[in-house]
Amino acid sequence: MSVRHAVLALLSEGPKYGLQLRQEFETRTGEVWPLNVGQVYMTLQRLERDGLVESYNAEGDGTQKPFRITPTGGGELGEWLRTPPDTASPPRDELVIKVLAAVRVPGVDVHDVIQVHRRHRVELMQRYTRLKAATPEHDVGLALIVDAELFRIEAAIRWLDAAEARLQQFSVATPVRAGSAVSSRPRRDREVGR
Amino acid sequence: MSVRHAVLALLSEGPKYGLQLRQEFETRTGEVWPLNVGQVYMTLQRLERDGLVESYNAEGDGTQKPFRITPTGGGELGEWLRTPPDTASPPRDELVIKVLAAVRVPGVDVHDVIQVHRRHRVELMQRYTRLKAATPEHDVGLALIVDAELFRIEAAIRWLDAAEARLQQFSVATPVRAGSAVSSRPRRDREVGR
DNA sequence: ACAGCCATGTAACTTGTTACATGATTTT
DNA sequence: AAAATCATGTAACAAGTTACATGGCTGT
Repeated sequence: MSVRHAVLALLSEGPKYGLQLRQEFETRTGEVWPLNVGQVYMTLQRLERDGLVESYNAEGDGTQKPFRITPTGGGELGEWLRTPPDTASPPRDELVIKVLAAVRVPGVDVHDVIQVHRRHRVELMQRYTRLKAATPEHDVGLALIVDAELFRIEAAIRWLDAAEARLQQFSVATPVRAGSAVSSRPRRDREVGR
Repeated sequence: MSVRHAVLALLSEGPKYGLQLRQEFETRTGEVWPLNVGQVYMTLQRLERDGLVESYNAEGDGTQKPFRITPTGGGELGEWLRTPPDTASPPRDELVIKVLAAVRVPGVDVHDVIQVHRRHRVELMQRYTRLKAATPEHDVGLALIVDAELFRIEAAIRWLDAAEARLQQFSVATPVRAGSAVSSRPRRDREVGR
């Protein structure tokens, strides 16, 4: 629901039309997050269907079809801004799944997999560090995005290291695990309590 | 594509049927990542359609319909494990988009928005810290997932702090920004170079 | 006239998600 | 016999993504 609300946010500053929305989005996100034009039109359709946005009769604007945000849309936007992500079930992290899978898939060395990903992240981090150095002072938007990427990548690297340590420690304790031993483990009723 | 490949990984250990796959997935991810059964069946259909998996005639298994991985599927899996995420365009981070949006949406205080999310993440972190303490030594899978969540949440908090600092610093330099000033900013041709 | 851009839009597809329907087997 | 559980499956939808089609306007 990111694009949907990003479009809504852009429209809260004033009426805009499709291509303009895409341009502004990409200008602000420094082309790190490209956005297909088609998706903007899809999003606008859905927003209009849901009454969060409306198109009005263009006066003089030849081919452009401007949209404006509705009061309902403004409400939605304000709520969305302060709504933290659904705490019940965090998104499945692909990197984590890969490592967990690598532990069990026969013929695959977890250590290898971890190191491959680690190397990649380190490279990525260097790229973004360079990009950060090249970001002009006044471009707060790009700076924030680059910061976010850097923090995320760093967290991934640290997790990979922690995972390796944990797995090494574990493999020492239990050198060889039987193939399907886990399926008999009783199903815990564990949850993230509040 | 997480579920798809997770199912493939589970099948690489040996043939399994639908419900079993769901059970094993949830057992291993400690119920932090619940998985709807229906999705398993959808995923199996799609995997079979793509030739990565096949169902074979059950001998004696009454209602169960086991699937096994094909050589093609094994290849796919091995590749996937070592494939880092698409470096060209990282996923749009919802939290980042919210903060960026909050900067410009009229009538919304960025500081407020940042603090709301910060508080939420701190709470979340406490929950997971508690969960971590309660995780038994031998459950490496759950431990890894909890670690990953903790690192991710910590990164988010640190980013929020960095964002606040950056925005404060910026707002001192340029107290009030004109509404649609940005749209006239020239489009940069910046990219994350290799 | 025609090439190229501006601008809008549609079609087809993927993954993910939920709610519901349907039998078969086991338990009470 | 009724209830619960096991097991499979379908329908409907949301969101995102890409490729393509269409039309108007501008400059050469």
